[in-house]
Amino acid sequence: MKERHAPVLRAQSVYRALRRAIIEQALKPGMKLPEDSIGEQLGVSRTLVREAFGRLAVEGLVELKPNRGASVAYPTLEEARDVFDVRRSLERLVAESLAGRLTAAQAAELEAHVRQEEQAHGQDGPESIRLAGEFHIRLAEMTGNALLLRYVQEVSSRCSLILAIYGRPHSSECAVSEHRQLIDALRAGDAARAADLMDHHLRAVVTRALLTPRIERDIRDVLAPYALSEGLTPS
Amino acid sequence: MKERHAPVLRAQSVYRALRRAIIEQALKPGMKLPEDSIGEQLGVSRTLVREAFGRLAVEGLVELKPNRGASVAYPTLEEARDVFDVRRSLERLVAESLAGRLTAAQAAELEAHVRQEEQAHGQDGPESIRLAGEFHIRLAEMTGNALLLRYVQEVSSRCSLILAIYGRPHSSECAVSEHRQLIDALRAGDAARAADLMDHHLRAVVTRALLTPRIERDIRDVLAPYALSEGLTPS
DNA sequence: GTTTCTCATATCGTATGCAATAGTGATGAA
DNA sequence: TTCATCACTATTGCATACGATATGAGAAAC
Repeated sequence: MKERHAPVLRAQSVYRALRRAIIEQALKPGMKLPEDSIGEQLGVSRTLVREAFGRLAVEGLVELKPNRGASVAYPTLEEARDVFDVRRSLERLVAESLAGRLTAAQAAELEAHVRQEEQAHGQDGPESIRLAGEFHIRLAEMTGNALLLRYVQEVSSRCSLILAIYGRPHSSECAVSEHRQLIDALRAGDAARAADLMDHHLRAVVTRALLTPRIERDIRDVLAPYALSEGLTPS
Repeated sequence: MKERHAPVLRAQSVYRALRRAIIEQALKPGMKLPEDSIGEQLGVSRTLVREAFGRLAVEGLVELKPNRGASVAYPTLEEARDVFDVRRSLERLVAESLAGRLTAAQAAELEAHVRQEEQAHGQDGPESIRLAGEFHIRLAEMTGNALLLRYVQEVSSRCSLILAIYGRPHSSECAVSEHRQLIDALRAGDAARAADLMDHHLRAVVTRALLTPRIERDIRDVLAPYALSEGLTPS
């Protein structure tokens, strides 16, 4: 029997590369994404880059304007609120699904994760942010619900973008203690309490982190208030 | 000022055409989707068909196997359960968001919609099914939450697929009376009751409609149990 | 007669090419 | 000087082309 290496389609690789680059803010919100320079950079043709753009657009990480190309999405504050609303709803479901159903191994893994978070808590590096996000992803994985996982991953990605734009510079978004409490509720099998903890936790993330715009996306948006104050009327 | 026809990108058109064809079951679950013949049929090149496939795959309407092409998704019963779980969670959010916030015009529109459903209730045509699905979409639209709308549309599409496979032939999936009750709760501003009504309504849809597989997708799946019962081991 | 090998065909994965569209700067008229 | 017009360029939208992979048929071997 021959070893069956999954072909690892390069289109997939391009997609993942861009996704990571956006989430890690190597590509900043609003940044233009020309097909050929990106293809050149990644060593593939525009075809594959376009394919990746399509998927990323569906997921709300890039914006795709006809004949004007792609750019890293720049969610408005309103969209941000929408995303967080949906996220709370989805993660409530995660909590309810998991309450009383965690295996010992799963509980142990989560606790190990939280300990990691505690360790990384001092340094406010990207490590801390990544870990906090991963905790939620791991929870979603444990539900065994593939669709729920996909949606949680999607809203998490978008939250990364949102926090990049509107978040406080150095707020570690997830309080480790809240994660710990959540695990306790899940072990205890208290679905209602787990769901509420998750809900409050995510609300807390918003109030802790969400603030004011910090990156300029488009000259127009930046200048609009100045124009107004001078009585100029942008077309 | 020149008349500015939106370019109506043809990729978009291909996507929508395929999507509708799948949802309306012109393309049945499990059916193979060769790029060439479909492109030919729609009058576009494979490039655009592939682009559409990518999006549809993300949304779970088609399955994409490397080097083996695309086929209309054939969700398992387990996936079906997952989809409905997520759907209930999302539509609870819809109900909560809308409770006490419906404008008079919106309420009137919903009621008009329900009246249409009542009229179509007699004939068990696709009209009745379409209307029932549309009710939920309209509700999601009214929340003003674009992400929530997208997700509800997505789970609705997948539910169409699922019901095509596992649904009873002539169960009108949504009881009109349940829609009416829901509207009442929304008008009354009773968020908790609205959410619970929605939840029960969707649970009822599942129990009313969900049944046993009716379409065979792959010889393998059909034969697997026979093989097992004979002690054969499919590779 | 069955099994395996080989080759032909169909289809996919990706790159490239061409036409079309917006942005940009230059030129000219008021 | 200011505004409108017009090429020019950059970049996209889409089609086509070519190599790669899988599937099926027929031949060869057992």
